Amino acid sequence: MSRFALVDCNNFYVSCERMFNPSLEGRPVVVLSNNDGCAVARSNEAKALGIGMGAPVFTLAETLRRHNVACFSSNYALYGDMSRRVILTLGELVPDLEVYSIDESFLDLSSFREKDVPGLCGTIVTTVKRNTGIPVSVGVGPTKTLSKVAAGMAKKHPCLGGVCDVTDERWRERALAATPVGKVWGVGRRFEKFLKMRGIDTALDLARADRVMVKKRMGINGTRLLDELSGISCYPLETNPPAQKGVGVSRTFAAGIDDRRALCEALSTYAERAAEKLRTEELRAGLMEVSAMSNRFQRDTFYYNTAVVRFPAPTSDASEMIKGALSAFDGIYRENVPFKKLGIHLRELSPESEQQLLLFDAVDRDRSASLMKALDAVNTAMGKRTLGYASSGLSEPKAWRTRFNHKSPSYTTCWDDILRVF
DNA sequence: TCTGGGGTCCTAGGACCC
DNA sequence: TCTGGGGTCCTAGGACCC
Repeated sequence: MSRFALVDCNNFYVSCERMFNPSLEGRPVVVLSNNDGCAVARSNEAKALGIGMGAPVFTLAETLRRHNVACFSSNYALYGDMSRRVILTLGELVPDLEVYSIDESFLDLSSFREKDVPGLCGTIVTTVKRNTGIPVSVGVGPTKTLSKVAAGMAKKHPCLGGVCDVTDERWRERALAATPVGKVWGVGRRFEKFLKMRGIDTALDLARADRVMVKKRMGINGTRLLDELSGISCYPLETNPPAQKGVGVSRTFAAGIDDRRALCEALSTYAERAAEKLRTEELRAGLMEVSAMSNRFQRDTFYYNTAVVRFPAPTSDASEMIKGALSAFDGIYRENVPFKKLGIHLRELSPESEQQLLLFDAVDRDRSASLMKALDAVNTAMGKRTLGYASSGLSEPKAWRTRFNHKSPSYTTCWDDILRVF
């Protein structure tokens, strides 16, 4: 029988902040989204105050002040590096690993003897904590979905020591009965509402629900979900993740912007960034979609539009991307609309190695490739945006700049920010 | 005043073809 | 008077994940 483990970092972003700032232990801590807009990670103390996932900061002002909650802007450099360290540690402990997200990895434990599993899981918890400072929960079960349920149990009940195994039928039933249906992997807000209306409140109810009804409303993933909850594995471990399908860069502005020049600067910056992402993945894009919207919370005046550009040949050249983005934006820009968010999405990605040559190409591909190589080399060696395009704006400060008013130092990725011990 | 970003997959419906 | 069926491809929208 298959056996999976899910290793889930506890309150990951908060744990990263605490690792370099131990005075945060025991204090309520939240980490905010871009623009310091929403709470996207909360310490247990913050959760206990009723601060919900994704809660807008302006609705929390009173709670944050009254309970002296520590707030941090997202520090992606720090979290990305800490995630890498956790994954490295896991890789030393188990052979088969699927990195599922920045703070979760699935492990295939099928090759381990049953009696060795508890010891291994305990070792994972202590080793990751010792090597990285990050506390993790480990859930074990015969399917990925059940290992997620188990990890939820491990997190909720500290008495379990961070590990919960639901391989055994009786434990599985208890865990499923204690898991609200909305917490099940694959059940989002809509499906939760639908299921609850039919009296399906827990994961156990769902496991026993009518298959036809679930198939009809939730599609093929619904029946897979029922199988997974019953111990029939539908999702194997993906050790070699499939190629990425798209690349996106989008940002919300702190306030609405109608100045065309500023908007073009922002869009140009996103195009540069998107092209850079492509190049690090050694990919090229055949198509770009530019999107622009006003404040989506003002429904009566809401404006949203997209425009698509097809490149003559797949490309990752920044200047081609910028030109494409700005010309597409021409078609969707509206005067006097306060734009709140612009974005660029690249699709139809293909590996650099599979490049098709055009018979009549307006772009000198060799020249472009060496220019991008030089650009990336400078920015890697000397810091992001040391070298960039004038169309992305030269003057500071920029009205469209994302707000990060509470950012901690990049302790592990920036020499100037390295922790000093006196 | 203030409410993120980056992804994936599935499905239904229309266009088109034979 | 009377007007099929099946397959493929594409896209938009909706659902989900962290």
